[in-house]
Amino acid sequence: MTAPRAQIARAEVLCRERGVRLTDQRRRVLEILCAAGRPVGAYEIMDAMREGPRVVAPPTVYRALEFLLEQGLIHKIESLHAFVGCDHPEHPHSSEFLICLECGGVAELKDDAVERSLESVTRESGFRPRRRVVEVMGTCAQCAHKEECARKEEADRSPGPVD
Amino acid sequence: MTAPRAQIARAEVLCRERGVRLTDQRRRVLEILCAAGRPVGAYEIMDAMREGPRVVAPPTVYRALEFLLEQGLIHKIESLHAFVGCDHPEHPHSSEFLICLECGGVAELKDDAVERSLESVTRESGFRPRRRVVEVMGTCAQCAHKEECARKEEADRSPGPVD
DNA sequence: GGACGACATGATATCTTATAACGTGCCGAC
DNA sequence: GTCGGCACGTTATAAGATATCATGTCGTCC
Repeated sequence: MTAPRAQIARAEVLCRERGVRLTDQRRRVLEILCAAGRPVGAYEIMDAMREGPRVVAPPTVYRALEFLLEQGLIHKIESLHAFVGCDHPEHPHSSEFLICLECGGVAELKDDAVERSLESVTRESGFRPRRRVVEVMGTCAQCAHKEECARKEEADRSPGPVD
Repeated sequence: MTAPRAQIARAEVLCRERGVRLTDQRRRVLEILCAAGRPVGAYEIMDAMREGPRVVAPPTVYRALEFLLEQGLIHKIESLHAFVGCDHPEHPHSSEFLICLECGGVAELKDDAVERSLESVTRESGFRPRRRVVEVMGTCAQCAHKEECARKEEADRSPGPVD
């Protein structure tokens, strides 16, 4: 993951280059997402914004999100109805996400093999792809490790038939 | 796509084999999905069920959907908040979907290359996958063809600089 | 500098999707 | 016959997203 600061700074530069405006509201939403470092729902973002100077309504948040999505500065995780800051917004792309069901963490992948195979299988069927959603739910390495340890401890305390 | 009839029949057999109950409500939901042959939202299903003998409330529909999902008889299309009948429910699986933004149609893929590459990239990072969501939005072959034709006609009527 | 237009935001209402919580009825096992 | 598990009914509400119209802000062109 990238440092939140750096992410905002890059966004500033990109927007200037592209001639689009990273307004206060939009920057605020991006900051919240980057600071969280995990998927955050639109209404949670809204709540976080209430902490700031003024109260905002859903459309405000969704408009900011729409802008950030268009600019490739954030991604939407469809299966969670939530959003995350993009790790490498420099070039437009779709990404693959690994979503941990235990800790709620999300890792953004960029894997050529996956993308190539998806590309080829879609084209084969005459399909013209525009946007890809690739989300794998499961258990991340950290949480898998923790589980492992817990199970081992359990076994040590009461040795016997396992599972 | 498989004939709706056949899909229901297979579901009957599978449920019997597995010792689970394909009740009237559940069969009805499955029928509606299979007959539609396209993604259908939960509330649309509910409306369709109102045509039948009795009125149903959202929880009823969602419970039936949950059961059918567990049994692998249907899939959820996350990016559409909608459900489709599964083309080959015999063996449990995740699938890839091609979603046409023009006609709303959905094709279910089962591509080894995509699955293998996803599998390997997730395992590499120590991630233990449980469920995959792979959805490609774009234009299907049919709609792409139609568009092509329309554009050609346009060009014929008013020949000049294109786009 | 004032009028205009484009874009961004504010505010209210509403729609869509999904689930919580609790009650009732059916049916098989013991 | 009663007990327990499962499916379904019912009501309410949470959570996510958008439509609509009003207001504000800012640069540009005259």
